[in-house]
Amino acid sequence: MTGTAIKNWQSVQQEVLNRINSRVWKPGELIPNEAELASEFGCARATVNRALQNLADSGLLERRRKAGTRVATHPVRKATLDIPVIRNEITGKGYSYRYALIKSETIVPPSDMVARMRLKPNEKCLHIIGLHMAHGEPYVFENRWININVVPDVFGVDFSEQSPNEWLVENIPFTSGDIAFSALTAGTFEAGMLSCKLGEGLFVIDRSTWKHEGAITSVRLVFAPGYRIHTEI
Amino acid sequence: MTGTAIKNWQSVQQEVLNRINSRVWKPGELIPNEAELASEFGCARATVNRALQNLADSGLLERRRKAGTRVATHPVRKATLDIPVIRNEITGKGYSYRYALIKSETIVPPSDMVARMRLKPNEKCLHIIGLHMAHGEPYVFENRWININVVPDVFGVDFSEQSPNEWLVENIPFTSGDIAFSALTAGTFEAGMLSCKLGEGLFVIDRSTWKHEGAITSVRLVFAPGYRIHTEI
DNA sequence: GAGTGGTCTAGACCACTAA
DNA sequence: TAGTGGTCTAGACCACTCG
Repeated sequence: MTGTAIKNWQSVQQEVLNRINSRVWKPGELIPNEAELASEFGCARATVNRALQNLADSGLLERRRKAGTRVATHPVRKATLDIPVIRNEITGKGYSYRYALIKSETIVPPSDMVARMRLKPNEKCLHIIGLHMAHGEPYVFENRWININVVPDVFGVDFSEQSPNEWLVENIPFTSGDIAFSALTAGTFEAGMLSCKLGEGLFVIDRSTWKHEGAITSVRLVFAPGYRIHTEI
Repeated sequence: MTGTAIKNWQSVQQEVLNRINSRVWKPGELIPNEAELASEFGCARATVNRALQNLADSGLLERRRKAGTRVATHPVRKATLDIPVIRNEITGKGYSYRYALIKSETIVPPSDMVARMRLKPNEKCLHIIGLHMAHGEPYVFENRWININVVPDVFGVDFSEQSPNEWLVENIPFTSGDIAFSALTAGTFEAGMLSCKLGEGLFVIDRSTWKHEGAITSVRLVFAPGYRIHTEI
């Protein structure tokens, strides 16, 4: 006997996981269809469906109508990262938070940024550079461009009080966005901002957000040495 | 009138998104309960539930029993990253793939690795260093420790033919794992492996996988300069 | 205690797609 | 064309938690 009753979708999922891990169902193999599993487990098909769909979302199963459900051979694992507001990320670690505005200007962005934000030629943007500090130490520096046509309200905001990161999150909802993680070699500018050595490897996040085809903002976050993002899989 | 009929959970989700983005429902605000929305949209409560649950998973709504559903004030955005097998990542970009085994030895790991994998003192591990190449160029180098007590089968494998990355994914299912992203400054070893300049900033992934409290493997992947991970949010 | 979301059920129909 | 997963429904009960 199984020992524990199978009555909810979590236990169905657990039982399916067990069969995958113990090789009862091998990679690439077809597993019984939802109706059969439902009758075996003594639950409704919808319950089995919920469990299998969840596992398919995590990449462990591959499902196709008519073809059935298979155990994935090369499971493409999915890692989910939380992207918090920087203030919360810092205070959440138990450090004090401080933000310093370094520069604020309204200028025409460099060509790579014009391309990325799909701006018109010679269209000006608000360019803001700021530094987030944890416990008085530089934590991450923020190099941001804001599309003033999409977000005209920015001119009424005092970004020496509140970082653009927070103001945008609270006030400008976005419909889509993209994010990239990479590494960068510290030049004189980065080293000066983060008070680290020249040539040090730094972690970088590039993020752009959009509101119905119009770029709201594009930002580069360069983190102080030692920063890491961690998650479970 | 809404124009489009609301009959399935996707359209319910879209309509809710619209109301959030257009500030009909403001951040922090309580939205109507599932039963009310169901009757407004003319669908079953389960359909509304599916839509709202999905939005709560993405961090846009906060739901609590009895307290109801609120629009998140500081939405903790979630980014989902695919972690493919390295061969597939490279061939998926249209490059040819090649793997070279650099070193394979059975030794006692350094103390930080003993701690991370929760090994017994003086317990030996299989230590494998290899290089994955794309289009003949170094792409990422893999520094891996494998727990031979949990995975005794590794001794029957020829890791000059198949990278441990692939072999483990195909043969050793894991029950949990963790992954971390960071940056590193290239030392002589890294620069030599990846044929890049000394002191260059490199992207790093550290990953460990577990099988019921026993560490299977712990690996550090150091990527060649220019590598980036990208995803939508 | 009462109101809310979380889930299960049994049945139904639909959408996709392999054969 | 037939078999599979995807989804909707109406109703029910439960679990949690706020007041």
